[in-house]
Amino acid sequence: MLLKLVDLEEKRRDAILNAALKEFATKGFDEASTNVIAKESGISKGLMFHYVNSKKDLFLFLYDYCTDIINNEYLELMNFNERDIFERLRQSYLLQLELLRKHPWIFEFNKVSTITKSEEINKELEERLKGKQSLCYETMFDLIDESRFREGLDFERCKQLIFWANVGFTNQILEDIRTLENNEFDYDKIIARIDGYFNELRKLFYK
Amino acid sequence: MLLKLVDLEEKRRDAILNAALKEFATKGFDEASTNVIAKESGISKGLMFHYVNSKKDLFLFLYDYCTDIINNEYLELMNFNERDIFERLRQSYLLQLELLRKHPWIFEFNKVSTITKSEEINKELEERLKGKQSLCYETMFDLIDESRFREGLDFERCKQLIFWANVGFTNQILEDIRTLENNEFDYDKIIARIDGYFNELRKLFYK
DNA sequence: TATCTCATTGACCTATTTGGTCAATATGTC
DNA sequence: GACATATTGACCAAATAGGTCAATGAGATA
Repeated sequence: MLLKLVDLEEKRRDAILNAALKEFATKGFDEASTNVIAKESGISKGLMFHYVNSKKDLFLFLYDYCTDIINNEYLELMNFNERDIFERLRQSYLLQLELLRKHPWIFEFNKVSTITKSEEINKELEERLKGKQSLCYETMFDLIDESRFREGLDFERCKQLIFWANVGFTNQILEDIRTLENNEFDYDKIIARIDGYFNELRKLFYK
Repeated sequence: MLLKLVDLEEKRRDAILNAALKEFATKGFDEASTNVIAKESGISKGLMFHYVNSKKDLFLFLYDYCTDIINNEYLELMNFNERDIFERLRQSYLLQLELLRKHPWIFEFNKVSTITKSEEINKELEERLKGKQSLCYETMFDLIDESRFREGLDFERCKQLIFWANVGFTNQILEDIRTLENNEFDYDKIIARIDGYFNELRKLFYK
């Protein structure tokens, strides 16, 4: 369970975690390099392996760590009773932003971490996938209030368009967050931008 | 100039080209593996190197090959006098589709191929970048007819939203094209889908 | 059938990188 | 000074990198 890692002082632990998150998220398990992770963490390779045992253990630890965080600090807190799609999405943004501040690669890792050359890891992941609740297009766009939309629109296409607008917007924010090295990004400014876009979307789609 | 490759029978040449395109596009020059390219091309490594000389030569050949194609069969044919943004985008789709049929990774390669660890290649690319016309957000959304848009909309935000819708839609099409192995995708069906979306966009944004 | 030609293979080369270890050192505490 | 813990980087075997080349296959010519 990587106790040595868990008991580590927060700053260094997060440095390792985020470096690993980034490396795995961008290259996948097989192509990811522990050398890169160690270097990015700012510690020697020896020390890193002292904390994480092996590449495989680190990866699986990260997997559990991320699903836990996403479950507890995001999915659990989402209120899907909100039927206004833009309110629901806004809520989602606020929660995600909070996570991204600490772990800029957490969602990317969550997407990529599925298929591996290592049979051992594939098996472990398959095991953990059972009963895992995941956030997808379907849940996000399920049971939304259609009556607010303008007449004459194709509802399915509209949902798709709103979804794409969101993907684009999310990527823009992510890029912003990742480029600034200093941890303090302007939370309020981002939210203002988010509200600006939702305002525009309302004008477009709602009566 | 890789004469041996150019003089090759089309089927095999395209197999090599597309395998290389895909590998470079997904991993970048440094991480791309010639072993993978050879295997994906369906020929032995020895034969592949007989055709392409070296990894570097192959990459630079591909770079020129792609810019030529994109220039001659896309940018040159675009009519930027068309002021209706949706007509302009539709035009762009039709031209791109034609290219994608032959080379499913050409645009991805074009995006990724910029930064490398090899100083030699960086220099060559920098050289070729001078005076290269490229398709970007600015040119695509420049000088479009604003008067057709509904009143009260924020024009800049609208352009951004239309752009994101396009990125999303393009990716969906790309995914479709890449998953079907048989070369014959249903051109008319895709165009019908494209027109459906542009129709929806018109309803949303135009008076 | 024997010979010449050229396409094609895969074993092989060296150099680098891989995940991972460990004896040696730095650092701090009593 | 002695002890304990944190930390390093040289080192390992195994794998993989880009690239070569002697040996083979197949087809045409005679």
